Amino acid sequence: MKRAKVTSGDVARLADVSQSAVSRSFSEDASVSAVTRAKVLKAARKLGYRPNVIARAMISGRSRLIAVLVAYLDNQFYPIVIEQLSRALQERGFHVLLFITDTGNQDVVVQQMMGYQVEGIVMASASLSSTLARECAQTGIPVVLFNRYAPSSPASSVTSDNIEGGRLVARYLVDGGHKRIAYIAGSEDSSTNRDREAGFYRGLAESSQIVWARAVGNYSFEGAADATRQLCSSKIKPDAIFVANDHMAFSVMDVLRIEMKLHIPNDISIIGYDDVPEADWGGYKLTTVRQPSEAMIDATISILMEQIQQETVSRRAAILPAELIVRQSARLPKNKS
Amino acid sequence: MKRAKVTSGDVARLADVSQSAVSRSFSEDASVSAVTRAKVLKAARKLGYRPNVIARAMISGRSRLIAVLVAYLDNQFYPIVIEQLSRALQERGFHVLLFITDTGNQDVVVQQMMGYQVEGIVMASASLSSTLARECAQTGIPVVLFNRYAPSSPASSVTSDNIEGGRLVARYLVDGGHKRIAYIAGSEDSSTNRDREAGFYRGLAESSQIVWARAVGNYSFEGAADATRQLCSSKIKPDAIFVANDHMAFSVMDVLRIEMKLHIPNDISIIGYDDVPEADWGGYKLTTVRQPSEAMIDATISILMEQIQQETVSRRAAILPAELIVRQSARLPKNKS
DNA sequence: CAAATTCTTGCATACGTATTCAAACTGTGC
DNA sequence: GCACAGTTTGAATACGTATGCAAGAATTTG
Repeated sequence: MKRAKVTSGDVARLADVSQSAVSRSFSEDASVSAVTRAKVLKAARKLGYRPNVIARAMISGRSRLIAVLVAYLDNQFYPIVIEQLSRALQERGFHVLLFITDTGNQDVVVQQMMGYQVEGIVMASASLSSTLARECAQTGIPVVLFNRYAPSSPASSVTSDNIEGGRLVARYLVDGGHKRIAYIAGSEDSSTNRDREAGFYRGLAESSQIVWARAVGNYSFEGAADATRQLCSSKIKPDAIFVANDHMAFSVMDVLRIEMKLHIPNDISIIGYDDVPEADWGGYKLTTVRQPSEAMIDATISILMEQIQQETVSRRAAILPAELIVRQSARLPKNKS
Repeated sequence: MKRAKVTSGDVARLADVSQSAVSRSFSEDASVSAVTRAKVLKAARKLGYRPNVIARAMISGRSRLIAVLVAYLDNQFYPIVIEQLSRALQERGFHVLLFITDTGNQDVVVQQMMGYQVEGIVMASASLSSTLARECAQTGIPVVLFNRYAPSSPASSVTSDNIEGGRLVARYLVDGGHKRIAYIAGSEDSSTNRDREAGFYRGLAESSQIVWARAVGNYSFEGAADATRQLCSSKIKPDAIFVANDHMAFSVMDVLRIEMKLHIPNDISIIGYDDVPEADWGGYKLTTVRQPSEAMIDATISILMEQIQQETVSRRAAILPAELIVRQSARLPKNKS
């Protein structure tokens, strides 16, 4: 089977108009009479013509492409974000060009993105390389850091209020009467971890407590398991653990229940962060902090659209409210009202 | 900040060569002397030049874009596939253009894909519309149905051996001494469900059993919960359920354990299909059939690359072996060896 | 009804690259 | 020094569309 491309010229010939007329007929706000447009659209339908986005991108400089950069998809927070983001962009005539990358070859990936003339970049689970920061500043492509931020870079960011989220957790655990409260960190160089941890500590301090123990799970399933074993290696164990995200919290709960034979929440309380779908599953019923993913997507879209529209990049930071979702993995606060 | 595009012409001027020379320097197998290429690359680096993929796509007809069409990402099988697929394509210089769609507006999406001049299409969790089938046959773009197939269409397909997988489950449950074996179907019009169910029934028949009850979960979390309630509404309940995929199986287990107060696998055995990461989580330890996702990705890639290379589409169907992964959600077979 | 104004339309060009073609250059063997 | 093959190079062109421009058509205004 051979590729039979049909171009605007072909349509023009059939409709007996100029190629310009065809082009204009497919542009929303162009100067074409109703009858001409009708003729063109009819001919186009007959030939199965669709404007070539590539050619359009060439001349107009608008590729309608948004690069989404992601490191892993095994934390369920990100697939859901990608789905919602892609849906929202599609509605606006944009599309998602997906890049998976470890932090290592990020520079190469950046080059590739630029090659595709993307009109915007969303970095959803990778930290911002200095190269990218520079490049994006140079070229004027808007960049949104999703669920992370980098104060020194010109990139915009969208996050939940991680500080307040961490604080909510601290208060809840204190109110629950816990005395040996531990923390399992994500990646220590991530802004999410920094803020959640800072807010958590601040919340503890407000009740004159300090963190009883701390370990690092690096946002990975295995890392969290190791961190848990480390925290619970001695005889006297924590009576509550705040885990920096849900993905790790599941692993923590598994280790506690299976290896340590502990009962949750009677022996130990667990609180996570994100509120991914699995948190509501019967096997976990994880008390957690909900990130408002819809609001975060909306903010991302509006930042992108605005900056693409007015062809200028400026740094904006959206911080959206987080909310504690109470389920069954943490002891309820003592009646205190 | 303004967009400062640097073109091959700019590089040519700086390197004091022709634009052609620049183009050739960035093409692997082109006629350029080593010294010229060196000059060009040096100038390019200095200016931060990268070939414009859009322009290249224009002239050469190769967009290096593969459309991936997906309906939902909440079944974790798909995010993982997308990650692996994207990685593999990136290594080969291709990139994933992501399309999220319900079956409704699929035709629109197809038009959009064509507009981007994609070189291949992977349909990963949506059924093939007749429009797409026709279009793809017309234009000669290779289409791979991932984890599904449509015998009448010209599209290639990659699946696991769903029939054999279903049979493995039947045999395992029979060997486990189960007497009231039920089935919870996915979407009844999906090829995966058809095959898994057919294989399952065949397996049962081989041991002179038939399915004891059946309900439909439509591959959704809530659908599976309802199906479970339906199957277990009367006093006499099934003693085993084969659920058409893992995603539903988790929901089934939740309902059985929480609402029905049943113990798995003592009271009832559950077997799923896919072997998503959550199947190995402590809260479920789901016995399931593993789909060889790496092998399926490999097959997809090789079908695409081959057909793109030789610029011809032909229908190929890869069926890869499935394997039963024994965990703890189903009673072990009685010692029979 | 003529003049002024707004709408439509086609021509020509531009976008940034790959590629064909012929010319220029290189080196080889006689 | 010459004919030859092989290699390297630049000029020109093509890809499919959008758009500035000017001319023509249609409409409004006085």
